Amino acid sequence: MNTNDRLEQIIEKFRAREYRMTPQRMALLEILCTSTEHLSAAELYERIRAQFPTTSLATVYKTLAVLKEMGEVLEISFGSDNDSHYDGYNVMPHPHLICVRCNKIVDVETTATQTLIELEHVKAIAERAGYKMINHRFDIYGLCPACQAQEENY
Amino acid sequence: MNTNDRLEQIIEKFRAREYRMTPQRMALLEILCTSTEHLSAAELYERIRAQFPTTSLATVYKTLAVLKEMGEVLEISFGSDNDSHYDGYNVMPHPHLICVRCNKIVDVETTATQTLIELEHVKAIAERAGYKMINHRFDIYGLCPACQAQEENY
DNA sequence: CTAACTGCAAAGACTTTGCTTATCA
DNA sequence: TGATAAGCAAAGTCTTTGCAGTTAG
Repeated sequence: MNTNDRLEQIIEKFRAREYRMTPQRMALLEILCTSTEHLSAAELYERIRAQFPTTSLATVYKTLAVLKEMGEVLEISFGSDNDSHYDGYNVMPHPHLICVRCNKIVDVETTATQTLIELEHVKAIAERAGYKMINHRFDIYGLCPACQAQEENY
Repeated sequence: MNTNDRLEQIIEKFRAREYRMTPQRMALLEILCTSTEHLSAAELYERIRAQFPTTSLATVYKTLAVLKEMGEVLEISFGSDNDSHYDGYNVMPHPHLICVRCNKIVDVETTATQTLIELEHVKAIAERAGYKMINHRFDIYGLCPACQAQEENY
């Protein structure tokens, strides 16, 4: 789905629930629908502030809570990062390599992923438990090259 | 690997690094090596207190930090739970179904998992990026049956 | 108009840090 | 016996909440 359709769809969902579409919310949606990164609340806040200097972090969190409740955004954490990151579903799900020592995160390119995880199979697993799948994540934990080198000292 | 071998291995690693093996740490290790759940720091703390009533949460966190640094425990978060959970690797990796609305988590039985994710393939992906795989996680996000029913109101 | 939203500040929840006393090796 | 760990309390982060003023519909 392209960015504009996605935006329209969400805006429509807001209307249906009689939630209001404010400029601040619009700015957040645009960032979520165009960014291919997993941004934290603070990062989203900084980007919105570029357009709306008076925006507050609390508003960002409140809007994210609404979007989560609507199932339009996914909140995830990596390693032992203290903050959550938000995924607007415009990213093709792909595995992350996460270093358990230094928390370095590397994205795995998706070419191989398609064959690795059979999407239809995953969906079927979810449905068997009565869940309606929206997204999934697949993360691999280990030691990055630098931390492996350090490990040799033991 | 069985529980005792696992324990021995970790104790040996402590010795090699000249870290000390205290009763509190031993208690934590035993819980991590025998529990098949993903326990939070608070839950670990409660279980240790059954044996050592004066133990503090800070000590639990400090020991978990040591174990993380050694790559002997995995810290993960689910949904928008505020607290981290710790996995001592005695659990066969299995997918979780997580409801994005109410955060309900269901474990997927592992029979199907083996065929779903080809472990050797995953390891190879990690190695191609220079990472040494320790563990992985695979989580499916969606709506649980109850939240789907509620969704129909819109 | 008026119910919903914003933005500030204050409160919460979990985790980390500092410091003194205790203890493993 | 000396460096490391425990336990307490205080400080830090990130996130949520309460409330007065503002605004979308």
